[in-house]
Amino acid sequence: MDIKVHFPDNPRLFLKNPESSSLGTKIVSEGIRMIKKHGLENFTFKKLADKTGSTEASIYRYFESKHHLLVYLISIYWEVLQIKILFNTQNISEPWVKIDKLIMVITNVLEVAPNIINVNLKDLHEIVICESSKTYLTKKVDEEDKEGFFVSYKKLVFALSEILKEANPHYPYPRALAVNLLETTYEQYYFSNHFGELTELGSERPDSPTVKSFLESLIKAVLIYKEN
Amino acid sequence: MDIKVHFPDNPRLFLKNPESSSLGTKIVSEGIRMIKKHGLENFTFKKLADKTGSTEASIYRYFESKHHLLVYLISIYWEVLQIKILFNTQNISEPWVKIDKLIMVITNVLEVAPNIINVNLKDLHEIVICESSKTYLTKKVDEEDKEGFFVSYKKLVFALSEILKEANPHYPYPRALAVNLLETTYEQYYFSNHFGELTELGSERPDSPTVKSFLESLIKAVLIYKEN
DNA sequence: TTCATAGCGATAGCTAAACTATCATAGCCG
DNA sequence: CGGCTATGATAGTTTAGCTATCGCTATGAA
Repeated sequence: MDIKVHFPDNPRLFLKNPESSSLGTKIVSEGIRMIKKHGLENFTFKKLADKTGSTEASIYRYFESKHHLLVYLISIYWEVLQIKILFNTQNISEPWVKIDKLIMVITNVLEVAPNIINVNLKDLHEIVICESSKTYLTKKVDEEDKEGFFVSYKKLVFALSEILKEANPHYPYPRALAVNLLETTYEQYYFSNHFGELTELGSERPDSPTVKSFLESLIKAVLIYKEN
Repeated sequence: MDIKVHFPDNPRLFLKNPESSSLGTKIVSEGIRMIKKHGLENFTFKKLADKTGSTEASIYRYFESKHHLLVYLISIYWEVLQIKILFNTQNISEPWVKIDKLIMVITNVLEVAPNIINVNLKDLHEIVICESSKTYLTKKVDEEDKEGFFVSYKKLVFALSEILKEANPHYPYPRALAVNLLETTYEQYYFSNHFGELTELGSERPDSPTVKSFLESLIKAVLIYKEN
């Protein structure tokens, strides 16, 4: 099944809606390519303008700054993830099966249905691993939060925590756990790519345990566990 | 008990050892104050020079860039944390008591012995919460890793994972869990400060559960849990 | 057909960050 | 006294980040 992602339409995230024109779409798709390739720090609107055959001034008509663009792109990812989770957990009544599906989706976004046709999800996934926390690790978080910069992320966390709650309505920290689940996933991928000695998980040897197995055991343990 | 932290002495982290002169010490202490106050992005060597009554050129004699300074400062924190953990867990034979102590230290660095007299640990702690992941979320990670930029962090993770292993030698992911324990701590503090809706933990209401209780239940559940 | 407008390229220019380089000087050490 | 170390003073470069103005072109409504 192929679908298009619903791009975030919070008008605070952009000056002109990138979906409204061909340059806008190019900014988004080339932006994803370039941030993935060069990293956020080495990425500039000047370079993006050159790649899109456009000018700095034109890019600035869409996004106030590269930080705004980053938040926009990362939000797309959270929207995708939410769609995929919903799609794969709907109509499942058994909470533990739901959780398995949930973890399956989080650790296999690229393979899992529905297929997203209007975004390069592979590159976007890499960006999320390396840059997503930079969206909120800023002096302006609170201000930007009020403008709704993080609604996509929040919706996702709420959805996750609801699923966790179904498995154990008495677990006292479902939201904290949901955040932990999400963040740990990307952290572990990053560590397995760059600090192999600091995690058992990952890509080094083909027989090594996976992030998925780590998350499954973590979530199950935590939700089943009863204090004394 | 009062002690001095052993500053990281990896000569790749600095051009001239900041412990070797009065300006060096000022750079470190004022650097901590200013990064905490303004955030890494708004912090510049120019401002630091003004505050220390010095010049940009003089600062550059100690640190190649503000990124190098950040890595240096964060490393100090990891050294402190390791000292405090060692201090509070030594001579304890019961693994679960050790883990309680461990979590107690991580969530109470500021109150726990020994007292560190040569560093403003409170400010440094805030910096770790907001900026520590930026030390490694860079395109140059692998290169910097080879230069030993992250040895303090790695030593700490290894020490943590050893303690976790004592409680359950068969748990398959002690290092992944150690990383998770550390990172989740700062994440949850950050979220409780800025995204109150996304965590049950924290400072809002006085009766709300603490990061400490969350971590305790998490670690215990995970280490006690047996699959099927 | 015409005319308004949206979209965008072209150009220019400004401020500040991030460095680098050179020289002079003050103070301490032998 | 002579030399070395630490640092201040000064100056200059490059690039990121951002703003402003102008004019062309395609599109679509009147």
